[in-house]
Amino acid sequence: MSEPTDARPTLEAVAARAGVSRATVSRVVNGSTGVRKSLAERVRRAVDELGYVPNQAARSLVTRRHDATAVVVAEPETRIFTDPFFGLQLRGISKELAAHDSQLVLLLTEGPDDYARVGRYLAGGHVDGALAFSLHLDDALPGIIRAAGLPAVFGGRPYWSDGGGGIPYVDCDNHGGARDAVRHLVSLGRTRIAHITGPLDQTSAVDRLDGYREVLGDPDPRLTQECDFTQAGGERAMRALLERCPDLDGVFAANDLSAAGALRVLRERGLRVPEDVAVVGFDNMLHVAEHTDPPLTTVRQNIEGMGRMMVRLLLRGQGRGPDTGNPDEMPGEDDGRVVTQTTLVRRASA
Amino acid sequence: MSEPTDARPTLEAVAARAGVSRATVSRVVNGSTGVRKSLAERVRRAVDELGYVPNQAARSLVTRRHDATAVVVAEPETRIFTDPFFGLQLRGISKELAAHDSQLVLLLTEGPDDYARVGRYLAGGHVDGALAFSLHLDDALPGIIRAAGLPAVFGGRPYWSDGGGGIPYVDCDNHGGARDAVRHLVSLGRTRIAHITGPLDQTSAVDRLDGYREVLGDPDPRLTQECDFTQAGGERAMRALLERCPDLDGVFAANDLSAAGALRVLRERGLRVPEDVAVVGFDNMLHVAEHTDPPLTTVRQNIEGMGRMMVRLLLRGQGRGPDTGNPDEMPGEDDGRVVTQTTLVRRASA
DNA sequence: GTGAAAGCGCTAACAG
DNA sequence: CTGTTAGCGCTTTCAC
Repeated sequence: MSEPTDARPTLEAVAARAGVSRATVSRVVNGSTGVRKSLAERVRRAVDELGYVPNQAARSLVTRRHDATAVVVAEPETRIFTDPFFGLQLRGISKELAAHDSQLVLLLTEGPDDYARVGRYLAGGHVDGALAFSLHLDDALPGIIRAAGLPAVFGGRPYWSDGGGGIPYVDCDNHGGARDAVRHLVSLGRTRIAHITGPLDQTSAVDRLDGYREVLGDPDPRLTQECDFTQAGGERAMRALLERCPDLDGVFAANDLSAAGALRVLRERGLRVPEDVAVVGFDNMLHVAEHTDPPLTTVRQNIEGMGRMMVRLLLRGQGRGPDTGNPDEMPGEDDGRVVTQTTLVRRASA
Repeated sequence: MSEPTDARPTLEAVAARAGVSRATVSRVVNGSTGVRKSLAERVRRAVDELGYVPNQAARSLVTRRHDATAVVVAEPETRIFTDPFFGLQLRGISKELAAHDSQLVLLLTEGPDDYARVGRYLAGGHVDGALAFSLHLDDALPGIIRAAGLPAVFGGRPYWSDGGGGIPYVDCDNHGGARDAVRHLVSLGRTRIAHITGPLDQTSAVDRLDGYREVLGDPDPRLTQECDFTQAGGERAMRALLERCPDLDGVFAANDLSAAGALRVLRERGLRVPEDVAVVGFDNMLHVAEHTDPPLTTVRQNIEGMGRMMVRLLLRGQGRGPDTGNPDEMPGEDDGRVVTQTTLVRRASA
């Protein structure tokens, strides 16, 4: 409690107090071996007494490390905090970063204007790497990140990754999950199965649509309605579908939020779920799927786990592999692309 | 596209290319006046050609500025991304920071373990100031922030602020809003009005409870049920209240989420809203209040605006007042404490 | 093992 | 107006 007025103590001050050189203090602070025990102890005490905390700017200047990782969200902020998906993924990321002592720096963008600022930040040497989510077609972000010269990992397969240059990403098996969902509806004897899609400028939505089509062969196009992953959108889509195809008896919605919207409209119209119309969602967002009426059958993906994997992939790219002696590979991995499994979770809606 | 392999160009390189000194380049880059136009132009061209971006670590080392602001959220991450309240506030913060070219650095904490890391980060000289939310009684965060020697602003009145040392904060008029809500129920002729509270270790919840009590004088204590601001909690609370007081005819819930839970239980029990039981919430979370059945009468607060004010207050504390020539004061302000107005929004539930 | 010295890339006096 | 100079606080060879 006897800190000098305001100025933070420097290495110099600690060194003076401990009666050693700056170099020695630095060694102790950075956990280097090869310092006599007694000295190390003296230094540590001085550090405590002075309340010394290393100045990161000075440290980064020489080490070129920042112990911080940027997470760039190229999504209107409203959606980030409205769709629990982001929260869960971010949570996984946050935990894994914490475990590696890297600070999470969340960069919110709400439009191209913000990209310049983000670009400056990324290129300005604040972070060791970047994670980015839910990119849309033609998104400028990958270019910006590349220009910043940072290692990066994407959440969700980017559009160009097939052609493009080996950008690592983590995604779930959207195609397979959708297939399972639709097959389940088929196994229930449904024959007029509609699909409420996500925004088709994202690969996750496209892949789910593909899975739907694969099972059904060449479904009536009027049974497919594009939507935007929101509940309100799901309501609109369901209304449109019922208008066009009053005889439908099954719905596969591309995420739980839009499925919840669909359920709502179905009930509003007096249609029973699952008797009249069976509904399956995607994501297994617990707060949604368990509380809809009836509870939602859906496809689970390990969202938090995907977040963690993004971090591991990124750190590996920085040469900071897992601390454990594990083999340097993760399940579902293929050359920097990690695709995780999905499983169908049966509840009452189908 | 002709960047040297990997190493980022430095001021030195730009200076060499432009045939001037580092100082001059620095002046141009930092928008200083007093550089001959022709030279400035040469420098700018060199900057572009080399793709130069200033190294922030080096800059911070001397300026002691970081152009970044930490937002510390001392709340289980799940709630941040589940309760739209945070999202909105963060959005206001994000926009206002962007307008002042300060980067938002979001620090998530999920327990005391994380506090040490956050403390190190804050004290490590990464940010110019800190914003913190929804502190609970005896939270260690304020101490940590103070120890880091950073200017800070809190969202929501902290517990100790009355006694404590002039910590600026932004809050809405919880007491007045609650009063209006309950008065409205009274004006509807309700006589057995229950209250579902928030977590009583937060001042917002306490103030709303006080407002409720003020209007009702000395209400039957069995009509008050403590809750946690979640929908599931609201359901539980409503069940408990109905158990104890089947004759209740009005409910004031401390936030919209718990009101939504209450509505759900009411409907489940076959009670009509508002005929049998009138319900009022708090927050005016549009995604909730407009979509409940029936739509929720509630108390609006300008959440996004509060976020913005937190930033303004903080920047002012850093001597970076508003760029405009406005008088340096904001509405509802009293010595660093800003309390914003609330208004009742009538919908169908009461 | 420990200390002395040389920068990391930038800004901010201070001269000119 | 522009260049020279001196550090910001830290890590890191390199001698001792």
